[in-house]
Amino acid sequence: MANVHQRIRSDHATEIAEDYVEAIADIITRNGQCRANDLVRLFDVTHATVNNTVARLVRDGFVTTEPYQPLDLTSTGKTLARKCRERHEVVRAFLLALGVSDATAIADSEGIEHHVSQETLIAMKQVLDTRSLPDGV
Amino acid sequence: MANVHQRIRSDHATEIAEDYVEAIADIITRNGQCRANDLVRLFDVTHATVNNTVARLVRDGFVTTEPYQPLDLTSTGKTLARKCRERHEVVRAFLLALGVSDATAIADSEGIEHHVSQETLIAMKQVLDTRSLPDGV
DNA sequence: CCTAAAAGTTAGCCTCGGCTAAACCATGAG
DNA sequence: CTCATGGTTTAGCCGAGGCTAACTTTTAGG
Repeated sequence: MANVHQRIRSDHATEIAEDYVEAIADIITRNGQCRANDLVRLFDVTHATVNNTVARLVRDGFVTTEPYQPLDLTSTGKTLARKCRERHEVVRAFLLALGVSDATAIADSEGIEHHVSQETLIAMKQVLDTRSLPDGV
Repeated sequence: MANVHQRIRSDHATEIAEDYVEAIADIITRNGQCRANDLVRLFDVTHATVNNTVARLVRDGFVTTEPYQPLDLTSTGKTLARKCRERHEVVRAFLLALGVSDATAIADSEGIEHHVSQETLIAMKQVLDTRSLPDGV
């Protein structure tokens, strides 16, 4: 009864790590490299905040940095990014299939993705694979 | 592009407020009253933590307390509790309809509920109303 | 080649949501 | 009536994730 709540609370730090790692991977894909400033713009926080967070990511083995150089993901970081990106995609596609607007699908998936278990993810994928919900509903 | 992320971050405090308010309402319904100790047991945190959090809830106008007395919800608190409970229920029922296990539906809905917009909630309700997903899938 | 602007870093502060430890109140049993 | 016990409160600590302000490094223009 209690552990459910514990999990939710401790997950918060992980969520931000996931958001950053996912973003870094995306930006590298798009631009060839990712600089701290790109994250500043994306998340709309200050340089100092990005620095703090990136320092934690380095500490936790997801990212490598060198002074005044672009950020890089470790292989652990890349794996996490891939997992997050896929999960994020599934959730967004699922919400769209549910029939909500693009904007809502984007906004909600951003928050929901971190709380979707493997089992739920598979269930969502199944729905996406076997039928389009929107006209079926 | 940026505001999406802003929202996610500032929501964290709200999530905990919502969890507490929802829990307090549930406990009052079940036991006739809610004491700090009930929350200690439910969330598996210390008295001190419950005290801190409840102090914020009082500050924010959701709860009233008197020394050594049970907690009470303000009308704002009751309204919020009702909204949260309903949303939580819809999400859990929806996940069950998706075909995941009871345990997963309980665990995931706990995390997901805070990130479901009104639009998505309505879409979920529509699915629940118009058909049972499980055998339809 | 030098300097202004942009990018990055550092120091110091805040709140939130946790914790431990210690004190305080209330009550039921002896 | 006293006192053990359990509920409650208070004080003081921590890490995460924000901030501002001041500084340094890099880079691009003239």
